[in-house]
Amino acid sequence: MKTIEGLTAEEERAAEMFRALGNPARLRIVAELARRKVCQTGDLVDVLPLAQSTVSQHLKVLKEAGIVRGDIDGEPCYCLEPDAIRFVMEFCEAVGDPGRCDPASGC
Amino acid sequence: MKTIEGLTAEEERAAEMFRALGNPARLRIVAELARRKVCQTGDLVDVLPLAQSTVSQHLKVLKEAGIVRGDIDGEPCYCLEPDAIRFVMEFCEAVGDPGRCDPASGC
DNA sequence: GGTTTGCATCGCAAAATTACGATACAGTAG
DNA sequence: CTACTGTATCGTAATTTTGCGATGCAAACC
Repeated sequence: MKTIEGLTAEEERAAEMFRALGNPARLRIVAELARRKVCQTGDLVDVLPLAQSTVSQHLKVLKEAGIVRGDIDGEPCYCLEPDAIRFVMEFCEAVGDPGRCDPASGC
Repeated sequence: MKTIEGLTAEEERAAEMFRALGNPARLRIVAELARRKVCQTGDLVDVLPLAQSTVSQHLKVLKEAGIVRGDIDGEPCYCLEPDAIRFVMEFCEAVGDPGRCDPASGC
């Protein structure tokens, strides 16, 4: 993928998070974590029709994107990163209300 | 990509939109459309370091994901689909407040 | 000690994405 | 009619993602 210059740091972070969420298996993991608050890899493997290694990799992607937090208190258990969803929502809000604070539009 | 059964329709739609937004070039397009409200393909080609055919393809992806609306009044011009961002935000809200109405958590 | 359990990582094959130039195609200008 | 302009689409190469089995690795258990 070609690098796009001129992206703000927020846009870059948002793109990474969107990409992580843009996979059905990973979105399912996030939904499951939202319901259960906390769970181990094995719980997710039970729910998903995927091999254990694949689920583990998806968790890694989610962790790297800052969407999921792993290894709480040394235990290999996962939960949602609370800031993550908030960041996405705030980003969407900023985009969804374009020009709300744009001087050119009279703010 | 393996199909994940058991995804709700909303989750499936959200995943498609997230995937579309999870590309720096496309996110840049969305940001640009948010600023300009409306623009033609050529305007976006000028802004992005990509070939015209590539930009056109990205626009197609965004259109298919329901994020962008094209060809207004027969004119080849694009604008954001207003419902799209709202849908993403509502989805995030539902996930981000997990168990807010979960009996187990005392609601 | 050895064994089992739960998870991460490695290595690889298949599939999908990304980007590009070439080309098609409609509308406008000459 | 011809030429040009702006986009979309096609075909293709390079890259990335996805998914799996095999393997590594640490902790718990015998």
